[in-house]
Amino acid sequence: MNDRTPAKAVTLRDVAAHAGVSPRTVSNVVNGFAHVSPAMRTKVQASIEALRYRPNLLARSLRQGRTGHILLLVPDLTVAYFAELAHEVVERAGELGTTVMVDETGGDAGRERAMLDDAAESSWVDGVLLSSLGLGSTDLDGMDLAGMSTRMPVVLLGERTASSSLDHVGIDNVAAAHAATTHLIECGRTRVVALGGNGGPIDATSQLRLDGFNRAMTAAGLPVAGRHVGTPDYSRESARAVVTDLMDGPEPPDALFCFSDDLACGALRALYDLGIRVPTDVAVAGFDDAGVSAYLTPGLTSIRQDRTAIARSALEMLYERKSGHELPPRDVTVSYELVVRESTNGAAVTRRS
Amino acid sequence: MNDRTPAKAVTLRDVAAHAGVSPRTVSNVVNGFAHVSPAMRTKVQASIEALRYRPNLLARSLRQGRTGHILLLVPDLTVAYFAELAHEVVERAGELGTTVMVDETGGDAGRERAMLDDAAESSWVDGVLLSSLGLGSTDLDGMDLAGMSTRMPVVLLGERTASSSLDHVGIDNVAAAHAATTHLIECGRTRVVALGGNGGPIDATSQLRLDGFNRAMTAAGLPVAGRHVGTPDYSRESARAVVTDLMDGPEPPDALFCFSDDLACGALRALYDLGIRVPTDVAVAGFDDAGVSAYLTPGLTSIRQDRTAIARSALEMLYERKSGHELPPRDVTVSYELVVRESTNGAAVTRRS
DNA sequence: TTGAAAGCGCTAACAT
DNA sequence: ATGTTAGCGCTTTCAA
Repeated sequence: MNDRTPAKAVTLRDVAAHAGVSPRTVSNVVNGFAHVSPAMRTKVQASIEALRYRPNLLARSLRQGRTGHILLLVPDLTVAYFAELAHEVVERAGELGTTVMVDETGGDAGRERAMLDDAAESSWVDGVLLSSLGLGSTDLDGMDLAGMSTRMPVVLLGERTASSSLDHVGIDNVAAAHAATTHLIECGRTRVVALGGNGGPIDATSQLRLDGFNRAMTAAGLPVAGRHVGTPDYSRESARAVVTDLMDGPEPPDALFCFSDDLACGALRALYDLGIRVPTDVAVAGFDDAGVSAYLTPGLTSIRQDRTAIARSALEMLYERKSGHELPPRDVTVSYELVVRESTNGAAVTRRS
Repeated sequence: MNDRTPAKAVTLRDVAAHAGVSPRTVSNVVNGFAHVSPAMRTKVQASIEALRYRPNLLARSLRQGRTGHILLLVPDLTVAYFAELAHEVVERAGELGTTVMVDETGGDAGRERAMLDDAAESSWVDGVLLSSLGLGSTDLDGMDLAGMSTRMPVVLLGERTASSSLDHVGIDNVAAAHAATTHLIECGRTRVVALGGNGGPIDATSQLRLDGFNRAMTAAGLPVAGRHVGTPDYSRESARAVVTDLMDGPEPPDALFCFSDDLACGALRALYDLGIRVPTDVAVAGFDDAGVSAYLTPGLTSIRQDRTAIARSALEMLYERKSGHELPPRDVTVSYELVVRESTNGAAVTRRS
């Protein structure tokens, strides 16, 4: 009655009292159930408006056991690919009335595992989407994933980890890398070098891309020995440093296939600083087709994954698993596309010569 | 007792029963309260481990009225600045044990308002961080913000909207734009053009940056009339198109001050395609210092906001307001820095000549 | 220091 | 078609 009542929330019972009906009826109206007489419905609606009632979603979730939230785990949002993936997930989830909690793993397998474990028990989310670079099959084996995934739906985004018992969606990394490499070879390059994946135990994604690279090279009768150079991480800076060294070496490459656009970006910068022309002297291809890649100079040839399909499929799988309990782990493969720009075909640079 | 019991969650009562104590005692142990005898504590701990008990955070939040979640609203995660801001917020929040829900507004004032309204009632989050371009002072006036902000703490990130009754944290956009413009002028440029802000009702941030630009130009005795060119949006593509036209016009600029790095990136690309040298013919400065900007060719001069401080202050203000109810709206100003690279000083390009 | 019991606000059996 | 009621799992007065 007092306008300055200290912010006591209006509850469903208050509405029921105001309308002179039972909580049950109010609930029915709020949730749009059938079997409510029009008269009742309007009366209750009026009370809802009058009291400015808003259902407490926390309470509803506690009762129903589902929250309408999912957790997205990515290594690092400052990496364009993951930001763009997050964007896509947020958009698709929004269409489904689901909101997305985002957390960063730093790409560290231990942290990924810990955060997954945590999420599995957390009751905050209906499921988890994990985009992982670092989590190789070895790590997955070590986890009690079977037990976890029965309680909490988990979908792996991006990398294919054969041994996993989790759902997975991504592109065929081997084929995509094969396509990019073949493109470089068809541009007349012979001393192609693959760039990416940390020097030590290589992550699953890099391994697959390296496989594709090796196959394409071998198929073309080119040697693969010493044709892969690791980077300490996936940063632009590491690529820049590595490429600077590489071009100073005994047998400098005439093409670079980078396992991400960030790496390619660092490579382009290194070549620019060395006064090496792209693609005239060295052709460069990347992976992921970050938004900025078309605007680099020269524009970067890259592999574009169908991120929309990744996000959409992942969410579908999540909610399917939430219902049908005992599905076997599924693998969804979405399409990719080789986007050719100046960094490999020379169109933009011939303009200058 | 049966290993295949269908995933019934272990509750606090189960632990209590197992340990032969009351729920109260278990709760005390879980929450690390004092006044629990060591013997009791170890006994309860043992039961917790034995049953692999995990507290239901949903129930806890329902009871306590706080969730440990915040909502971050940004226009678009594919824009590097917002992704990097989100990264910073997620990191800082993580240090506080808070998780971040992310949603995208598309920069649309209507959507921003709707999502704020929604969040204010939602009980899912302890507060909202809103990073807004589109929400000008006009829109804020139209909202019932006073009423909202008493229920739900809201902190505005990035732009200063004078009329707002909400907390705000950001840099001094006028001073920063002034600094960037002055830098261009000191590089000997006279036909400087400011680029950004949609053509119609300009957003608050762009307006402030434009003010700083105008002041610097005027202070240097340079004309400001016709020296601002709007872009349809903040995309690289719009800048590219606008700059292409601009350079074809009657009095082409010899410097561009872009209101974001994305715009600058599009501008650089347009100049590259036109065969115009940067910075020899045209100097370019951006705003936000996106991670990629140092790797563009030439490297982009830009204004770097202290994003860490923005995130940290915003979270502090949020939780202060959650406790002390009746604080007046506060304005926190964090530092910025002009990062000079080749796009304005020519260092990298002289290498080529 | 620990126990008993009352809710937080909602939904869904069960009853009418 | 609507009312009654028992919880979801937790915290937290109030007692002891």
